[in-house]
Amino acid sequence: MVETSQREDQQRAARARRKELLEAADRVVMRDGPGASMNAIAAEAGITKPILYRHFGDKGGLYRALAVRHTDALLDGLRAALDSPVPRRDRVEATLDTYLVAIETRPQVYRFLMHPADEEQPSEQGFDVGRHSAPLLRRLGEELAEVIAERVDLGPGGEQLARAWGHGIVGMMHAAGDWWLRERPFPRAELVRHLADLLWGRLAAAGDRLDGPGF
Amino acid sequence: MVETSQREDQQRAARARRKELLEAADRVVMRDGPGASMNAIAAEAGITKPILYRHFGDKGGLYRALAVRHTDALLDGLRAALDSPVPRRDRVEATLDTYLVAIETRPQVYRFLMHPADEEQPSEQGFDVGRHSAPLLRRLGEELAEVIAERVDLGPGGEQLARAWGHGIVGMMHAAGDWWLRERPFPRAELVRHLADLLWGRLAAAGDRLDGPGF
DNA sequence: ACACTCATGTTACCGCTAGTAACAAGTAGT
DNA sequence: ACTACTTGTTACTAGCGGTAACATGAGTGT
Repeated sequence: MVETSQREDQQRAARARRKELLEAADRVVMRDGPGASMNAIAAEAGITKPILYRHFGDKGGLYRALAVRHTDALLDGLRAALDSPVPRRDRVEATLDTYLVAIETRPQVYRFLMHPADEEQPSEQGFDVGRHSAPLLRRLGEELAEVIAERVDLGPGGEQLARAWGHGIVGMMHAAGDWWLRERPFPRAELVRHLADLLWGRLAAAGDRLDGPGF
Repeated sequence: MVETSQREDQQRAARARRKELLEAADRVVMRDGPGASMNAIAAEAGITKPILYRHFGDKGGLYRALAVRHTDALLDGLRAALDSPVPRRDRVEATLDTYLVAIETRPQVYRFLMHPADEEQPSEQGFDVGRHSAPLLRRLGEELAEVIAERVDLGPGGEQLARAWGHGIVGMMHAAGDWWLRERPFPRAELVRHLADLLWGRLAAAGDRLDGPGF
């Protein structure tokens, strides 16, 4: 008979319970979307709300715990792609593909991680106002795609390519700007130059480090 | 005495009223953040809730109308930068700069447009769980920045440059993936190739169209 | 055997939100 | 005067996140 302290047993049990609760929450969120209520999650787990709050503090805590799980899983895959022993260009493609496969095969997880505030079911309520108010980033992407398509010669199939680039470039600007705005690590002009450099192909032009396996 | 139909007067008045309401809503949202309540907005406008609902349908409608205003303003500036008669590289930089100036000088507008669901005031409530669960995109950006910094020789100041690139590339992948996932205009492999091409400097390598002013 | 501790679970509530129904009042047209 | 319409109100609903107070049951010290 093994002597296990009561404390250890309890902590183990608590961790197991927490895992069960997270799995129930996951089921509900994947079924009902990110707007799922704490009541619904508690019901799915077969318990009531205060228990959820004891385990996770508040809704944000539960959602963070959920997000960490999925994010860790995705990051593992990406790290593997980033470390695969192939030429640099192939590695870039492998990483992009890993990400895209992930969002393609589990779009609900993707929606939860990326757009945790969206709610669906407009339930046939057509509003006249703001119908054309697609979120800013989409509009920007489409506008830029148009400009690119009309001014740059991209060869056959160039329109779709321009759209991919338009959205991609806007996303780059957005994400880099968001990071820069929070941390302000250097003046604005420097970020402008860095991003323009990136678009201008410095990634391809940069040399490998001598000590690394090469990016 | 000019004969104006009552209908026209009323519509004009309704439009003016709507504009006033939008301005009041704007003040509240810029002051209290995107989580501002309809009650607060109505109070700021000196009226009560049902009037807001008659004008905008629901909260989403009001917020869409607000977003359209700001988005249009930003888009005008960007279009001007995109059309300025300077070399292509300078135009890219001007456009990036215009966007960054906008988010730098009016971060509250930016927050409203980009993160309309965030709420602040954590009010000193420290949660143990998930403290390290920075949203997925930030984690990805930081991870990629690390990989780039450690494997690519970027010269002096390379670490900050790597971070800008890391976040930028992740944002590109995210935005392009988001668009592609909604529209599925071509197979995944094609998007992978397009994005890798973009990172590989095809934007700089592409020739100008013969009929346009050059991108 | 008994009290103590402590985690697990409940019911019943609070304050707040988005959204709505019902009603009052002013104003123009007939 | 009667109708039609807009503007405004008060008073309500249902549901949300979150919490206080209480019940219960298992292991531990005396």
